[in-house]
Amino acid sequence: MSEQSKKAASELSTVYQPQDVEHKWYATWEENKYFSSERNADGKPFAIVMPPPNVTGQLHMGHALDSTIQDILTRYRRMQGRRTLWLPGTDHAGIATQAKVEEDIAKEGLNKYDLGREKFLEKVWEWKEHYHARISAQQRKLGSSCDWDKERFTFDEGCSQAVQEVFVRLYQKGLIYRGSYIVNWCSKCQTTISDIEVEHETHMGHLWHLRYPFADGSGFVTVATTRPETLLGDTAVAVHPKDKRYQDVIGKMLVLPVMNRQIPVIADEYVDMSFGTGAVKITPAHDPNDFEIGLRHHLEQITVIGKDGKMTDLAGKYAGMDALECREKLVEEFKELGLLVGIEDLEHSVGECYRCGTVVEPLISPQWFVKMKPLAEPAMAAVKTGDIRFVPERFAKVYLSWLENIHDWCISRQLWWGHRIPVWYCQDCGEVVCVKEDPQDCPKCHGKNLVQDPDVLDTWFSSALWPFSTMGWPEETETLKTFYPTSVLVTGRDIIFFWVARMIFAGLEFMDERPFDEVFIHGLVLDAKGRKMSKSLGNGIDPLDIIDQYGADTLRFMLVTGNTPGNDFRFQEDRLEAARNFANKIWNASRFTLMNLTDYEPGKQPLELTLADKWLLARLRRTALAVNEALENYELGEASRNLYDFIWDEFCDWYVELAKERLYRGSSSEKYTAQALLADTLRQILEMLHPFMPFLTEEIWQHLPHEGETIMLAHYPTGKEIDAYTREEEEMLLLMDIIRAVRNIRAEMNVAPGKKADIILFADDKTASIVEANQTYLTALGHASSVVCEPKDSPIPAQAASAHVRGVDIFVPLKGLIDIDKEVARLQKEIDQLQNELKRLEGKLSNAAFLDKAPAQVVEKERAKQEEYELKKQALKQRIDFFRG
RNA sequence: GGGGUUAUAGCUCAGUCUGGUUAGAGCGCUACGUUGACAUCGUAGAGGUCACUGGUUCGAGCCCAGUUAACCCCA
Repeated sequence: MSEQSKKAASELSTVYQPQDVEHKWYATWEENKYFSSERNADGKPFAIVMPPPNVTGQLHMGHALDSTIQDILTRYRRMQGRRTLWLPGTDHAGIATQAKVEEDIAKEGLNKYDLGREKFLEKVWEWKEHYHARISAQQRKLGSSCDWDKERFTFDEGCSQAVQEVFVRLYQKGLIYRGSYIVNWCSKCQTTISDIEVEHETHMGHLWHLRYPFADGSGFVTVATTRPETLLGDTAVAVHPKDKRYQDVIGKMLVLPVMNRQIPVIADEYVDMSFGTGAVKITPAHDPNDFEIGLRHHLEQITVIGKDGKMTDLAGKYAGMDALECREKLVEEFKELGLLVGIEDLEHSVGECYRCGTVVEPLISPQWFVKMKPLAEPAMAAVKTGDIRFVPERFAKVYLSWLENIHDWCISRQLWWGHRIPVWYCQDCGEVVCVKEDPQDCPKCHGKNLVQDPDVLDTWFSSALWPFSTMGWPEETETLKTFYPTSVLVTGRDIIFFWVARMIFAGLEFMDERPFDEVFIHGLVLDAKGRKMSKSLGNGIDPLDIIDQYGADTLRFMLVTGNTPGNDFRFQEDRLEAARNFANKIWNASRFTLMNLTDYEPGKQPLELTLADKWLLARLRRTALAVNEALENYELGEASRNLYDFIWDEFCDWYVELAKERLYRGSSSEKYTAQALLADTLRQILEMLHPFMPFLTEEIWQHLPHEGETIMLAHYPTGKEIDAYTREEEEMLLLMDIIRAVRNIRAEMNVAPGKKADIILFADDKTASIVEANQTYLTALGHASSVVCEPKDSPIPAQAASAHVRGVDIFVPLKGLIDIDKEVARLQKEIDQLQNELKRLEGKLSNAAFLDKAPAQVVEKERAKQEEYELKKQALKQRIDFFRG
């Protein structure tokens, strides 16, 4: 061990201070390009593209979880020798970022029109630069080992090229078209949004029952509506074709009140006979379902509500009025006309903009769409055939059911911040020109009078290309050849439709290959009360605050421990504390180890392994096997739990204590062996834990004997190279049980911790020899002055408390300290517990069917148990008799 | 209306895929304790009809069906 390390060990603080080490190590890793995908150049490629966080603002806890998971997987694979690429990036987030900047300039009393398109976009770029810098700093704080040299932005030059290419190709294939259809309009964002950007919230509202008179004066039809203001645009009333109530009125004409327009009664299967009156007013221009019905029945589309949320000129005398105000006035008018039948309270679902919460208005307008059916088919097949695997599997169902009911995707947005639609309209001949490069003149009439479509594309259009646009597509780059398809996509369950599905069909369409082998879906981070973290609730927690307070390792460990794949989890302070305490525990076990390694040189002497050493190795082996298996299956919580238990319970609580005797009072060889085991086991612990807690593990690893320049590139322990030591593991467990029994007796009998007592064991020869060879463990951990083994039938010691473990009778003579009543009660309690268990076993073993059908192994196990408990019961009973007799 | 998730100790959660251990952890609680790494600690302990009902099985916290409750997604 170096002088420097010796000094370090004694100078280490008794409390781990993450702030001291985290910054230092990240800088070192980055400077040395350990994150680079050029590392392990001969290894099998492993790639993850990072779901690009929006440059809207800073990272939240969900990003911290997402990045932590990806970093764990990446570091694990890198340590396995794989050539890893974790490709970072950010998303321009069209609608969201534009809204933020608009909000920002509004503080100066400006709007985007004051600035103009160009100036406004400059502002957005400034915003982007600011938050991008913040986001990448946050990723570094978190420890993300992504290849920064390959970082991308959805709106950078290369990604934009890919977007143009894809648009033109889809257009030429007829999969992108422009048409006037009903779309979702957000009057606050002043743009259309796609169907999945609409969130349906349940609200209390009213159902107005209104009368529409027949044109021939023969009475009325009563319709029910939640939005009376739209009736100004009604062009029909529909009933179900099988509805007996309305058979004779189908085809008759009604007079639309107020507007005095004649509209027909039509029959359509869509109508729900049981809802309202069974007669539905049809407004093709303001309801998606009515729009469809309108198409089927060739109804006129009359737009009565405009993009500004006000009534249009077609709304007659209500023109110019706010829609909600119009509703009130209109209902009032119906009342006066005697056409209002009644008002009912109704809980109904209202579409809201997912960005700003404004109620969405369905409007007809000319927009660009992607034809989804032909793209959805292969995307479904890829998952059905197992070409792409969802983890956990249940999310495949969610994905498939969405694609089965897919509608065409409205991709045009009336925004400024985004990829401009590569379409020009010839003002001379009306030709529509769709090309990648800005056209010089019209290919048809050669006129120079071309105007580009003012709209931009939905952000998700560019996100859909992320797995290959970031790797240089449409060029056939080395990166693309090496790393596409990527290995796994890690993302939250909330964007399966928005993003995962779209990447899959885009990858299949343009790369002719799936974008990733597996999709690992994780849940959402909720607050301590189980609510989604959100700005409006103000319950969000900034990962940076947590990192400043607890350290990144602690945050990371907390985020993956005690969590099951795909499930949401609650962010709780006490879990953070538990993770911090764990980091501190490792730190102190390491301090202990380092303090005792001052004269240790690896490989200097042969080792003489004791029972405890072999037990430790057996446990290390099992832990490594379990951790590897869990990581292969994306069970990160399971992996971290295994490490936690091994490190705390077995390495710290048992092995460190077992080693002390040899370290302080052992022979040179004994001491050396204990040192070697401590050093080597701790090193492997750190290596296994490194993907979870990268900073702490690097810091300590550097002080321990090791090979290589960084733990990041050390070989991930597999456990396979360690002997199983099954027999020694069992034998050690026996000693541990005896120690626990002795401790229990001492605690129950209130023996002062400083006071030593003898231990007398009645055991068979084999057990006696194990005990005798390992006496020091019992004296040290059982606070004993001596340990004596005697044959099974020896006379029972007087004035002793006793226990029975695995066929061994344990006596702790406590002259004058024994409270007989207390001891009897203690023994009786244990007998009662055994009695219950024996009853269960007897029932089982007297069941002929069990003996007949259960595997022999299971039966044998139950028999052995019965025998052991029976013996134990007898021993305890004997003790009670002894005291009573 | 369709689909999904969850229901296990006072609290927060593992374990259920692949049925067989006296059902585990952290926090909290009780008692004792500063034994030459750690009080962000140690030792010992208390605490659970595994939501309910039925079924399958030699055997169910785990598999199947249904019920109830909470949450989520889709329409």
